[in-house]
Amino acid sequence: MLRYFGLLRRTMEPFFAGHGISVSQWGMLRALLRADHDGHTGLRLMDLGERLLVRPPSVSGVVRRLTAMGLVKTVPSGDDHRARLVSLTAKGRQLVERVGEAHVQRVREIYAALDEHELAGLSSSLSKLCHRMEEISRENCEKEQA
Amino acid sequence: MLRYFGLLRRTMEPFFAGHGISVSQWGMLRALLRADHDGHTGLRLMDLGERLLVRPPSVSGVVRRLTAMGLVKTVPSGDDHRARLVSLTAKGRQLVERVGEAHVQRVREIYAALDEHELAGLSSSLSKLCHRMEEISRENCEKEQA
DNA sequence: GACTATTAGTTAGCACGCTAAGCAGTTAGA
DNA sequence: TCTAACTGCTTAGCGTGCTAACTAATAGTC
Repeated sequence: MLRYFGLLRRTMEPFFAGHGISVSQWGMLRALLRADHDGHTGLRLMDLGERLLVRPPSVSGVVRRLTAMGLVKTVPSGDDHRARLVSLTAKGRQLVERVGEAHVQRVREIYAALDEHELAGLSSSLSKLCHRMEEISRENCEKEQA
Repeated sequence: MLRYFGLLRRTMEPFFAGHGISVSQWGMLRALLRADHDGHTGLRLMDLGERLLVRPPSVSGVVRRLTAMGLVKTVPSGDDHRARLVSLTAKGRQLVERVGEAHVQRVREIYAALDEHELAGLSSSLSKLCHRMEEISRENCEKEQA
């Protein structure tokens, strides 16, 4: 079971590396593209962290590297002087759209191993497991507080 | 889909942290316990790497930390003067057996979210996907060589 | 026997995740 | 109003993964 875990990483990483980015960087770029499509002018680091299920320091690091690559820019938020809004640069948008197409194709290629019924079952099972794990995490949090 | 990925980590890590070890360390201890049951006197770092799907430098690091914790010991291999054989100390064996019981229970707790049929489907689907990903990795390797 | 190739492992250096601790800026309560 | 609590983010430091480059031992080849 855990084998799937490692294999997925080892399949994805070289793919994104071919485009010059890492899996985490891809995740962030995609989140920013979506936010843009939803009409947001930018996302705060906290928002990014929530969407990517990642803690603030990790977000900072990825943003810093993407900024250095010129794929992303940050501007101070007008509302809250603590916050910074992250958004795609033209270069970043171009890259994420290009990689996105290849990625969709790659995902299709992998999931071609399953028929529709299996795919539906997998999706349902994973979502149930996610749900269960969230419950357990919550229980443990409460225990710790007690 | 990828959500499952992160959630699994975030559920497992605190669990093992409660026993003072990390997920990788657990993986290595378990591999060593299994090897012991199979009658091996110890595993070379390369063997461990293959079983855990991890590259040599990462193995070295985990072994170093486990050694520092007194859970594992290494002796030079008689056959090959380059190699080192890793095995559990008494303390390590005791810990892995204790954690193992709790771990089995925890896994059961999570997979209780699925019925038998779903579980079988999940297992089959994941193994098909693993197979597919291995194929793709192999194809890419061959492409690179060309 | 000597010369190369392969193999086991290490070290250096990076990306990415985390926690803990600290700094601003913001909000809320006395 | 003024202090206290919270929030957004950064820094420091660690564990784990990787690649690349290196050492040392083994194996193969002439």
